[in-house]
Amino acid sequence: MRIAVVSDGHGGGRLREVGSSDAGEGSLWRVGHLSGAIADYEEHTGGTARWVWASTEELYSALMDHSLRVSRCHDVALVESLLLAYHGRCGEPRSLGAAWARLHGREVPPDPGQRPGEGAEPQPTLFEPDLCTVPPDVDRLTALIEVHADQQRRIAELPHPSRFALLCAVESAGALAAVEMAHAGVPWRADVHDAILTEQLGPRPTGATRPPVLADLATRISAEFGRDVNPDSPAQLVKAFAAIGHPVESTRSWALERVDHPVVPLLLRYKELARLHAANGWTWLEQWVRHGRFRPDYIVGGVVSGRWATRGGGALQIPKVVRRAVVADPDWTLISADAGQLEPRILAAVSGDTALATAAKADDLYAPLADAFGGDRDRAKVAMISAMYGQTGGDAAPLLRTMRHAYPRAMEYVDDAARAGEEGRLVRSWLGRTSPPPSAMWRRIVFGDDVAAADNGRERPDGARQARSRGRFTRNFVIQATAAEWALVFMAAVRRRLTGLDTSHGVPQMVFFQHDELVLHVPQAIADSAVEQVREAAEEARTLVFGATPVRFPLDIAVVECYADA
DNA sequence: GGAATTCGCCAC
DNA sequence: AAACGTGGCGAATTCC
Repeated sequence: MRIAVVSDGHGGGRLREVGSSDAGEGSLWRVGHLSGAIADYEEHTGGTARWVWASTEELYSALMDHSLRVSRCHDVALVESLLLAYHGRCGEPRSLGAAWARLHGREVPPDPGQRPGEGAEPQPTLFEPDLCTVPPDVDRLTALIEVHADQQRRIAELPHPSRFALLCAVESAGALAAVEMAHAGVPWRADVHDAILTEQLGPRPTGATRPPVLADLATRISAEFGRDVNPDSPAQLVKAFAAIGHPVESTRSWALERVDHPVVPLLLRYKELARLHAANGWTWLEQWVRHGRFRPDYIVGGVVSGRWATRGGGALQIPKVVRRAVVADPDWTLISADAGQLEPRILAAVSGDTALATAAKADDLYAPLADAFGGDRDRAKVAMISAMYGQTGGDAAPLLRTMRHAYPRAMEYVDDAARAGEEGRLVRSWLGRTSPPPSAMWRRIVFGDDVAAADNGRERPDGARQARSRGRFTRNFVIQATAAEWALVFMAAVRRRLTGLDTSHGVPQMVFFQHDELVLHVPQAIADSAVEQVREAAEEARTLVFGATPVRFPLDIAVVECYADA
């Protein structure tokens, strides 16, 4: 059962059943309290309804404030984005209004928040922006139902409609989870975080001065150089190193490590601490942690590969040192579930390479792989990563030859993807997420004649180099994007299974999602059953995505009080 | 003086 | 040991 829903912006809204087997549409309901109506219906149907709406981020966030939870949805904007990308139109406007305009041959409005383009008037600030961009003379519910029907039709026409439908379902489920996780927040002990900062940097300075430890290091660094140097400035550092007779090509840590001079350890320490202070220092703490929770703002499908991005807060780059501040509430526990060696396992599954699939039955995939590399597990790992990322330099070449010999079909799979990229073609994940096409500039550089290529840019762009670079991108895309969708299916399965758990000690929640890792915050009393559900969810994801593959996707699961111990 | 770019490090 | 994919983000620097 699918029900299209639009909000009236004042807590109420309109709903209509769509696509029921009776043919034709159900009756229209007009409700004063949308969240109440949806909650009633969820309960009445046992969570089998799928809510069709313009944008989960917009509508579900508002509904979450009334502590509503829905099981399933169809996010028109996210699905539109997937469909556009499938047909090589990645990045075109995807809002309900844009999809409706395309359907009716009208002028397509840009997505809200997107740059309106040069010369356009800045957005008036007197009114709330119309996030769905349906023209005022068009009924939004009607537009929603039309676009949804059109999307269903477009999905049905694809070569693998059920795979793509699964992708749409889990992308939408991800959107629900992202809103719920932002609502729940990661349990965060500001006092512990502050203690870490004080321990590392010294007492918090007042005003904009450097913390004591950084200030001291900066002074000693300048003393070593024999002149005033701002260690935050790469340009000043390069000059300073040249002046003391140790020229460096850059000030990256690995380049400095090769310089034998007493200033180097000071500088490396400074860089490490300065990073902590700038990225996850007291300013971050004040800005992002409230009432014991860190609430990241996820962007579902924000990365071309289908991984999530975040808006501010750097939730996907929380450094190891500050994870000590992530602590479960009293009588609660954190469950971290990490899909180990996910990408090589994905390669084994999608390529159908029987030798690699056999290796992927092991808990440590690289252990059986090592046999092909004279028992050297490290070399096997480098070889696999080189195959998936397209590394050719260093000592990758002989390793890749061995890979081609031992796992020909797997190598063929990534090599095909790389060739497609080099030729400017699109590549797709297992469920149908599609790479963006190469830019017009890329086409000019790679396919255009030399005069045109030499035309733009002071340095002559090298067509072959650009082509190889895109080949590396598409080579990796087919793996990373499929890994991302396995993780989404897994997350959607966990999310659904959590609702079946005992809530008498409190409601278990997903609180963090990072590419191939999921963190739950659950009452200690139900930790064991939660772990069991997580394991079954991974098994469910494997079957849903790949059917009867022999490849295993083992989880590293840690039940911990503190995230740093995971 | 604000916007865009560069550099460098963090995560996976 | 270092050039191999996806990103976010902050400070310095450069552009306009």
